[in-house]
Amino acid sequence: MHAGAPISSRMAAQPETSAPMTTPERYNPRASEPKWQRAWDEAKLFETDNADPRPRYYVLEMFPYPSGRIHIGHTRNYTMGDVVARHRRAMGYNVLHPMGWDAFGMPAENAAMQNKVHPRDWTYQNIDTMRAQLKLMGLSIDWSREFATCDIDYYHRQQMLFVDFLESGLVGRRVSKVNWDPVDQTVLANEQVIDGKGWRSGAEVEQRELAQWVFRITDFSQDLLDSIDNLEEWPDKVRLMQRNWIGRSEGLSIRWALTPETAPDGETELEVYTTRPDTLFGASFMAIAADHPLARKAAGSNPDLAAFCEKCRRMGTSVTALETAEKEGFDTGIRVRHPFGVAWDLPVYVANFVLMDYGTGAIFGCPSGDQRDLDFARKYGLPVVPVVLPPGADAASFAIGDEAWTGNGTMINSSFLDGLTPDTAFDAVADRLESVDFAGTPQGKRQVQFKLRDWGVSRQRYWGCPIPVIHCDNCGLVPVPKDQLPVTLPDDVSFDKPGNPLDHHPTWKHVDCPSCGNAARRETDTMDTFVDSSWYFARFTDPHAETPTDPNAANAWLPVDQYIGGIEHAILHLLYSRFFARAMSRTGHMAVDEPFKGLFTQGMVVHETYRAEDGGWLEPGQVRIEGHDANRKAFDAATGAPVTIGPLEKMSKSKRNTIGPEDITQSFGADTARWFMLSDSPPERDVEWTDSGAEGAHRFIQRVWRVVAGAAPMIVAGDPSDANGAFASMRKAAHKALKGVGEDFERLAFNKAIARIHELVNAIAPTIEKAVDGDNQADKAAAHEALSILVQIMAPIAPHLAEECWMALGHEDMVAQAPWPAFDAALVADDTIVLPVQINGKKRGEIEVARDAHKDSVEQSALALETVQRHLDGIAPKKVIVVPGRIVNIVA
RNA sequence: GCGGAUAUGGCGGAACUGGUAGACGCGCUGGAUUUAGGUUCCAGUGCCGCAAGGCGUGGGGGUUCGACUCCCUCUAUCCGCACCA
Repeated sequence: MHAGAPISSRMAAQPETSAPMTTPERYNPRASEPKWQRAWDEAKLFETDNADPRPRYYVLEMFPYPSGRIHIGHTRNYTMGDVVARHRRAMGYNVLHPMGWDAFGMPAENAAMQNKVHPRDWTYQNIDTMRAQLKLMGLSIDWSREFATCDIDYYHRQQMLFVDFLESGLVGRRVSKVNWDPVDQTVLANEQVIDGKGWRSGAEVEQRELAQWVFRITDFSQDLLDSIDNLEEWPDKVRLMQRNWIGRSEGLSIRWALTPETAPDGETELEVYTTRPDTLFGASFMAIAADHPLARKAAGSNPDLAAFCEKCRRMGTSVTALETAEKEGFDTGIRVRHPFGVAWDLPVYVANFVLMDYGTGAIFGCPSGDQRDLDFARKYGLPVVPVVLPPGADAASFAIGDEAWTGNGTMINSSFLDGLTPDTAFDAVADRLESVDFAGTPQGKRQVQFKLRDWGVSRQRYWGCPIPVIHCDNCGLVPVPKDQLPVTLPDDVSFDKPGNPLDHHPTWKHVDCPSCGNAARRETDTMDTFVDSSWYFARFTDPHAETPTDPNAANAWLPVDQYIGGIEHAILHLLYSRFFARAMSRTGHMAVDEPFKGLFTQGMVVHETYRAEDGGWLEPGQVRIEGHDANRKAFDAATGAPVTIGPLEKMSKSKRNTIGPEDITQSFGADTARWFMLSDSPPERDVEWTDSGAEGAHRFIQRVWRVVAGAAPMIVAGDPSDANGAFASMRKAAHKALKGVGEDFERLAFNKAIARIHELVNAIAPTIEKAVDGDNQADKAAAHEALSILVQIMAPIAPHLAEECWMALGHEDMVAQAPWPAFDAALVADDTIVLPVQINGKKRGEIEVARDAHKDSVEQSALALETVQRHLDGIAPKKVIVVPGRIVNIVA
């Protein structure tokens, strides 16, 4: 990447004469950008006053994890928010646009182990580096509200929330499974389990059951689901993903009798949950989870089964691992009786795809109606009885091949259900089983089930928010009284020993019980880092409050008007935040149930990857590229050795394909980076960072400066209303762009705004030159007006350049303080429109007609076209379709 | 495996509610200016064809006067799956 030619700093000083346009010096971002950033700071333009009475607008981007260095992948997201913030500010809103750090988490502990750095030092150093990098971008952020979630001030308030939640019954204890590394003696995250082995030790991972803290998010399942309907400013795909995640289903729980001779001692029944009771007559086996009580009991007397269950457990705790593994089962030898007295008894298998966490941990398998069950049945030679006949199929010959039939149809082979639809069969089965007495209670029960599980927040790690609870042998679980908070993390910890440093710290966990005064132990689990990010948006509304929030401030600002972040957070982070808003409302910290009114999920910045012959990754700066397109070749810039150009990937430290903001600001400037990242690709899509694209953006920045600075000394503000001809057209172009760009910003269509600004500059540049060369005051006023509009609509994207241009045009104050101009409705409307004329759906010509022209006259002018006459060749058209204001189509 | 998305020139993409496919930018080609080069300016640029014209939005099928847009189906790529953040 090369910089523009060396540049001397340019400031005002232009000739005062009405000479032809001179060529101004190049715009120098290295001088201008720091200058304007200082000016904004000194004027405190972006510090938000909670007492400001104007209408409020809260724009927030998902805060970053301080991993080390910011790359422009991060900054695209912040630039989008910044454009919104600057635009809303110009529109007269009191804008809140804060920034902070999602600062707890595993990487800090990994760094501690690898590099012998304290997680706290590593984290705060990274924050300092990244803050400095971010500031280069000229973002309009209220830095006075900055915090990191690892600040004691922040996690102190998080502990207050935890205690409140605990006392309100929103927190529970539950035994759940964790990945246990027997060599490192530690709990592993799913990402630390690779092919069932610990990432560091390589040991086979075991499952362990631990008593864990959970937030009772499932208490809100129905509300979280129903309220999605009201999140109208969220992308539909995210709403759909949340609905699917919550996973409400209506089904039937059915208790099956075990045949006494096969049942383990004391067991008489197996309860399953099904959403397809209509397929009951197609059932050919039962499948239970390896951890199902029945499986455990059966395994007790069957070593082979016990080994199979153990194998299932070693797959780890992640659903992905369970469900992508090949379907396997093991016959327990247990048999069940069909509730409707079908002649055969069904086998009970332990299956590796049945989850203990969902429903009852047991299913009945109907191979003809479920692909997974069919695969399983084929593998173990179980019967496949079709029970739903697809529409149009022949009952006598219909058979299931390799594909199950999950669709609608008519019930067959199903006794009293035959001839019904699956829907009515569902009710028939449910009604009948609800009335059958089975050991004193109905054998079947209609049930609503959610896939959503309670949120386990316990982590056996150091670098997180300590859970403020004390275990006392006398009193049980005792929350730390609020006046004894915060429970701070000890500094003197070592990461040399395996396990949780809080647990093996010599003194930290030993405390007296706040209730009875006897010796007791602190909880050594810390909270999931998702907790930290589930309420930071509320803390920003008053980041220095003694309590977690000032409810007045939180209620005034929330919900966030526009939240911007990656699609990868579409489910968990957003769902947890929605839960927190409800929990905080219930505990009096605010009165807003939905945290985010508008949501936008932006794409990532991707870059090519480069690999040396030895397989090592190279940074873009270390690579020299030759040739174009298919002939592009890469070489190691230092050695000249050939380098393989790899696919586009999300910028990441590990692939070394990152571009830092300083790489750009030192050459092209922040405005170029901001401009480029919002050009071309729609914001929800990924954008590829390319040097040529950045150069193109930079050329445009320089072009605007040339046009504005070249004309500025020769034009002044005035009354442009008498401008004629090209000058009047220029005014129309400017006002249309003003209207369009404003709308684009509100829809976050930054790429379209940029295209529109390009079009405006292309359209007006020659006319500006004419106005400068001429001596008509109205024309010069029109030029001044057009350029001022251009600068203002660019300002949210390229704020530094805009300030420089604004000053050149002779405006007082800064463009960052200027109100958004109103467009002139009369200049935006056109009297005539161009209508395309099609013949048989193919465009053959166009006609210009009055905007409100009558259908008949439009039809006549279309038929009069020479091309139309030629195509019709004297034959009358079959039909003429005139869509007013849109199109004419002639069917020949 | 389940859930969600995406696919348009050489490249990134535009096309609002079914109505001119390729806006805008990159790249490329030619020309002008200046220079040692870059810069800047003008013109051209979906494909085939001298032209008339024909063909074109991942593949196949359908609905419609008209389909990038709606329906069915197939393929490829990406995101999430509860302890990565």
